[in-house]
Amino acid sequence: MKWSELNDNWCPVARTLSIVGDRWTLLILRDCYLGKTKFEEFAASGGMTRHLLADRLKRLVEVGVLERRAYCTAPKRFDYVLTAKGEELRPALAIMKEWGKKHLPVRRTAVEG
Amino acid sequence: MKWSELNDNWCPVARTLSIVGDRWTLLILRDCYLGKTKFEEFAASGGMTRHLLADRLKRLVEVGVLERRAYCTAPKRFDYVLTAKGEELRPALAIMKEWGKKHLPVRRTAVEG
DNA sequence: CCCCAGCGTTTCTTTCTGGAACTTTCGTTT
DNA sequence: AAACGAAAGTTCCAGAAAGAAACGCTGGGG
Repeated sequence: MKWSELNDNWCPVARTLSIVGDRWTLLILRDCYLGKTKFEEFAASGGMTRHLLADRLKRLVEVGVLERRAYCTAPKRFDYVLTAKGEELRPALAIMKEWGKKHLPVRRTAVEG
Repeated sequence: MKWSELNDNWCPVARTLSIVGDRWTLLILRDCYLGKTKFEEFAASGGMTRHLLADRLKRLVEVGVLERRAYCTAPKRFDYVLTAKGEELRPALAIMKEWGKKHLPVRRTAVEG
């Protein structure tokens, strides 16, 4: 089986991963949950290259996890907002957040308190 | 930021994804939750190549999500079982499973009763 | 007109992935 | 005893994807 065929896999987990299972998509969703909507906001988030960001956003819009809205017509500007479908993945990210906090403390001797 | 630096990211989601955020790792975990333990079982699961499987298993053991046990000494055989740490990611997969079932129906008129 | 901000696209190089054969270690068959 | 087969990886190479950074386009301001 190739990755590109996962979307027809018998397993619903595999089908979900065919959308969000790559290296950057869940990180984009995290930014969405944090309230980011604009291309430059995602780009500034220190994540992937603009190239990949554009690609992933397009894909997320295609599958209906995000919606691309024109928030400004004069200088055609778009932002990306979560759909209901996209919101439903939030709990999965929340679990990963708790898991990371619990099991993966930052190694750099941080000055947390 | 490069992918390899995510493990020190300020965001716990990013740190979690530095481990499970690649194309195949969550699929391996799914197999674990389904009760698979042996290399050949994972390999037969129609997932990645043996090359990647070996790599991902090694990584999951390194970070303590799986444990590599010798289940047979004579012809040195190993299997991989979930640790408590690994079990704690199960809910995230469960959410993805429900999400996939709800939003990504299989297109081939499947008979999964 | 030139510069700036916002939103991508293009180009080039490096790294990763996919597929299959190969290795190693025993246990079994002939 | 040599061949065979299973389990668990490793190695090799071509092709796909990712990374870096500059370029393109649109409209506003000075």
